[in-house]
Amino acid sequence: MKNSQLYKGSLTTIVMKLLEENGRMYGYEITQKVKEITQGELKITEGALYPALHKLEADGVLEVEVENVDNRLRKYYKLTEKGTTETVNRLAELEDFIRNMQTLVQPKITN
Amino acid sequence: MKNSQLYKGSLTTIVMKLLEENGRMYGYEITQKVKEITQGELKITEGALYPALHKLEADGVLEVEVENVDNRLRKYYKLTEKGTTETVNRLAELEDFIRNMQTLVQPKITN
DNA sequence: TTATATACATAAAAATCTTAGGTATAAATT
DNA sequence: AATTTATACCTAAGATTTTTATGTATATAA
Repeated sequence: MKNSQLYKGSLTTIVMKLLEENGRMYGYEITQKVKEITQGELKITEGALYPALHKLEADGVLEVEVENVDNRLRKYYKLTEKGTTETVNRLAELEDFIRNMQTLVQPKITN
Repeated sequence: MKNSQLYKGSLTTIVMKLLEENGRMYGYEITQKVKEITQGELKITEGALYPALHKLEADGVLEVEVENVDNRLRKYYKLTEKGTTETVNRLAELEDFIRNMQTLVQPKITN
């Protein structure tokens, strides 16, 4: 996704958080939601998203419900119980990460 | 580095920022400094760091000065002019990244 | 004397993402 | 009517980055 490589490694955390917040979402919806929230700054590519969703499903983090809407296929994903627990951990890690990065980058306070 | 995969993609940004701040550093020193700043939370592995330093040098972002201290080799790295410019961009990207991640993760404010 | 700390390095494998396609339907535009 | 855009899924080759596992060598601490 996007130009900055800082987002590498954050895709699954983003997906899990969105599902925690919204109950269930389908892939395309996730790409649109992220674009909307970040005002176009972050664009999740489908080539990254779909394999990631499949892996999370295979790992028992997500479960899928296939539906047919307007003659088009939709695969709704939601967190499993395991996934919900994992999400809590992930968000704690994200907070630590952000805190650490801010500490590393923070200009020194001059006295 | 570390367990959390969120740090993937942030290594070069961290290195560049530290060099901007400290003028010049050698590899081992960088690993220790990061450990110190993050209070042991983030450990940069040498298997990731040394290839990254070599790549930054090859890309003209860093230049190296080899010195012999206490009969041990040290390779001091510092930012080139190009590297200094790059660092400014990187730090701006990092700020955007952190801001976006916070927006994504931030619990909705209920009215 | 053995382990730990310092200081560099590489190479195979794993993980993740980009890029570049592909299929198909519905709606909007020309 | 025809073409483009939006919706909705998918994969596969290649690039990049990191992990894991080593390797070398000196100095210091236990």
